[in-house]
Amino acid sequence: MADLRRPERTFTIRQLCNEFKATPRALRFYEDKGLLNPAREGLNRVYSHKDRVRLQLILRGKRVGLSLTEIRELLDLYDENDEGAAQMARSLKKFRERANALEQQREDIDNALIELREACNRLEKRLAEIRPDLLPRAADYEQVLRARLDGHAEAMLGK
Amino acid sequence: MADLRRPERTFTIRQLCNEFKATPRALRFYEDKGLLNPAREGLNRVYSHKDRVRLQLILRGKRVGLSLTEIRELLDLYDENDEGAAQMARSLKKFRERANALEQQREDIDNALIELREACNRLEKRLAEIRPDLLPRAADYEQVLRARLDGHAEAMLGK
DNA sequence: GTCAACGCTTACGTAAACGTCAACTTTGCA
DNA sequence: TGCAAAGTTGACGTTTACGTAAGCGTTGAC
Repeated sequence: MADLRRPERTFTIRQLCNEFKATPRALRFYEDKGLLNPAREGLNRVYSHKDRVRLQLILRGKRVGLSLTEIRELLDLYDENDEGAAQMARSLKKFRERANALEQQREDIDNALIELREACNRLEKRLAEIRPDLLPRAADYEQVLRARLDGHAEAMLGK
Repeated sequence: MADLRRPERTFTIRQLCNEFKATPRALRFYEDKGLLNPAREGLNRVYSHKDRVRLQLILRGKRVGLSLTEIRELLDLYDENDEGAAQMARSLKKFRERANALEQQREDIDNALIELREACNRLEKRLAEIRPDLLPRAADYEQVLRARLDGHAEAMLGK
């Protein structure tokens, strides 16, 4: 039995899907878009170790909000040149741009949150005057809290 | 000449567009989707004072990231009942939900930013070792900064 | 008289990232 | 051998919020 980590090891589409929680359709889609290029064994796709790495990069790119097109451009850079330096510089640039965009998004979200909280306050105030019984209270929030079983429930409660 | 603020005052589609920086297409679209219902004078749309308020609410909803469908539901609530209390409660609930969603999004963004910064650091480190001349430096950022002529350039620079 | 500005309706186009069939082939195994 | 599981290739559907004509009517200015 070969070492699972030996570079010669290959993967089926579903193995990668299970490992990275993707769907076959997605992998084929990435291939369609030129982000992946697995070998074939007859018709079947055979993913190499390098393909697996590429997939990881794709998913990482997605997590930080790059479009598939952008990801493809980055991947292409790594391929074209024989081990990158200029490419790394370009990746770095791209990443910094994305970071800036994300910071902008955060600002937008913060503004929206401010507006929302103002609206909430106004509504709460008027409801308290007119129909205090209708005010959604802590009990209503337990659902929300239970829905996210992770650790920041306390943080949400304000300490 | 009538007082511009008199409630009887009406607006043409372009007046509202100019005031709120929307396009006629957008207002017609909102109408199509049941968010607006301006009167007609022949074929032409005539927006009342109330329509203007509705439009304001629509745009506010959009700013905080509600979908047109959600906005419509909220607007409908205000219409159905004879001046709301239950509706206010429901709006409040919706707003709070949206606030929670936005906070979640902020977290996602923060995570992406962490991942991005790690990647940037790795790249910078390796580039510094291998080809320090390719390291994008402050000069490259002036473009970015110039691209946003507003006031937080200093904030971006770190104080 | 005629051109520009504004308005109207109808309807197709767009972008992103797949989901969801349909219809087939291949492979393993009991 | 006979069926189910997993693979394949198209190709159309989905969602959101409009953009972008195309083709036509109305009104005011020159």
